[in-house]
Amino acid sequence: MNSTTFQAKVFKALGHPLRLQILKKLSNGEVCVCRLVDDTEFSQANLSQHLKILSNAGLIAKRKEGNFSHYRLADDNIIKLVQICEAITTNYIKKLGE
Amino acid sequence: MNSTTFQAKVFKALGHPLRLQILKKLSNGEVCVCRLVDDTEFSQANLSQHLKILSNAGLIAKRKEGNFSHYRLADDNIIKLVQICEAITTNYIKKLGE
DNA sequence: ATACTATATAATTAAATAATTATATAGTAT
DNA sequence: ATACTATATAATTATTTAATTATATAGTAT
Repeated sequence: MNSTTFQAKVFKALGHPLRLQILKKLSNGEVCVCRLVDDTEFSQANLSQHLKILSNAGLIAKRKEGNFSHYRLADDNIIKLVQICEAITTNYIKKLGE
Repeated sequence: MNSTTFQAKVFKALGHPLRLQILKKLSNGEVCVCRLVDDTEFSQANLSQHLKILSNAGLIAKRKEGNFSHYRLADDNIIKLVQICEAITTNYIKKLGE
């Protein structure tokens, strides 16, 4: 897999509303899966699969403690990525209005 | 469409090797579709469809001149996005090696 | 041990995306 | 006008992704 393909995989992992929502929730630090299950409208199984996708893309890391799993962002740059995307979409909406 | 969904759409548009390749080619300024057709291994029709996807996500803008179409990045932040993604993937690969 | 809890995985089905092929459009050249 | 060129669109088929449902795993509690 060349580097562009790998980067595309990262973006693809980011390209789903639930996964982006998860990353935003992790932006202030580690979160337990149990909280994600409560806070999102998605089923436990579905959530778990999305966590796997984020994990495979190298975006999150897991820490297991007894029965509970805690995920955190794997890299500080991920927040920047989301912030820049926010800027782009804000700009785009602004331009549409002009 | 809420803002997270819109952002996910942007990331989804970035999440394909050909589309990412196109954006990188546009990073130094406007490029003619005719050059993209020559420079990539993808068919003209396929390329055109991917340009449409990037355009719908607000990532590129078109300028038509006679028979030719020229595309450019719609926002300077897009390059930053790609650069940060590069940093993330580099980090990830480095961590795997440790 | 059994029962329970949290999370992960597997199997299935539904929906979305991608590539190919064919065709349309809109401009240029003769 | 016809022929040609560049790009876009539409239709089809193949492939991938997503959600649901059911089940497995691995830990905790009794």
